[in-house]
Amino acid sequence: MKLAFLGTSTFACSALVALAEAHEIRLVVTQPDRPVGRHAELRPPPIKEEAARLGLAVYQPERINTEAAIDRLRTVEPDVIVAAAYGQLLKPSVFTLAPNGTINIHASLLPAYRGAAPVNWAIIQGETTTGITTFLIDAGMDTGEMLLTRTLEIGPDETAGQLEERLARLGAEAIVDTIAGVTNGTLTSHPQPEEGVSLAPRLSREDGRIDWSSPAQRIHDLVRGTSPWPGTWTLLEDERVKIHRTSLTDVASGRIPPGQIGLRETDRLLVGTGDRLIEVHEIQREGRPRVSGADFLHGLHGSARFT
RNA sequence: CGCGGGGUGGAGCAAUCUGGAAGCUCGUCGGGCUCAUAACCCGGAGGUUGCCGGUUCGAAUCCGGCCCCCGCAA
Repeated sequence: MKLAFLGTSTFACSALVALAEAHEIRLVVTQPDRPVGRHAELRPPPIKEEAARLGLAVYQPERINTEAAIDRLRTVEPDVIVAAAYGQLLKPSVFTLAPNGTINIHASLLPAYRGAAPVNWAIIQGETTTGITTFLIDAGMDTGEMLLTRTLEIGPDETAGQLEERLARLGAEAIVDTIAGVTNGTLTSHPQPEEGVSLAPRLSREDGRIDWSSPAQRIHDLVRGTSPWPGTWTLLEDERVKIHRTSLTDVASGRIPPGQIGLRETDRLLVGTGDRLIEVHEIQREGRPRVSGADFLHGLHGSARFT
């Protein structure tokens, strides 16, 4: 099949590689290079570099829904368009352009977690199962008819970054199978269930603020679900401190109030929550590299309570 | 030139504003206590305070330049 691929982040890379083996990818569409980092250096999206390795043509329109961009897509005469973590909503004139439509690889079991950050939100909400859904893009946000689903167990300490990596590989398999199924007629689409809809909007840094009065499990899920980005943070006096990695304990907080650091003599950074103590393994103060819980305690002089 | 914090014995930090004998919590080495110990007590080793230059009787501290790390914003 001749196809066009729309994608931007690393999540889409596995799929691009897998598709390139089985099909003729005539054009890779990705976001323009963006200024990133402390000095705002221009950086190409991961998909652009992957496409370069594969020797594929790359197109980086500022907006995909313009006539110029649509013309460019049309000239490659794709049989089907595949989209994965592209970053722009498609107008009908784009997703109906190819005879077989536009298939999206979404990292959740639709209709749950529609939106930009399904992997993060699944973990934050404490899910133990998630998966991949391929579906035909329509005018809504991840609302199109479903083609194929694959499920995956979420590990109890797994981070969003780790889970996304596994989902990317699963997504690559799923999209290859989906296209095969659509091509030979063994796979047909069906509407999403009306029950079980939920949204997974893009995360902001504010979403990473820790509420120490929550149960330890919820805090742990937030830390995992926002790792590596945007991460969680809390206040120590007026200083912003990032919490990178935690684990649960079965010790009740008891007299230790939420956010309070307890049991310092053990060299473990144990913090009170709404129910049990939570252990912090990696933590980072403003302007400093991340350190272990023990090292953090060694350098701690004044206050010993997070808020 | 987007805003800002930081580089101090092996680790994490203090002292920097208000120049004047480099400190704390650990680690490490030796000794002691103990049935024993990751606990406790005593003692020791280990630093050209990121690099270069300047000011000064004297610089971790003040001034200038360079290198590296990080937070925010995007």
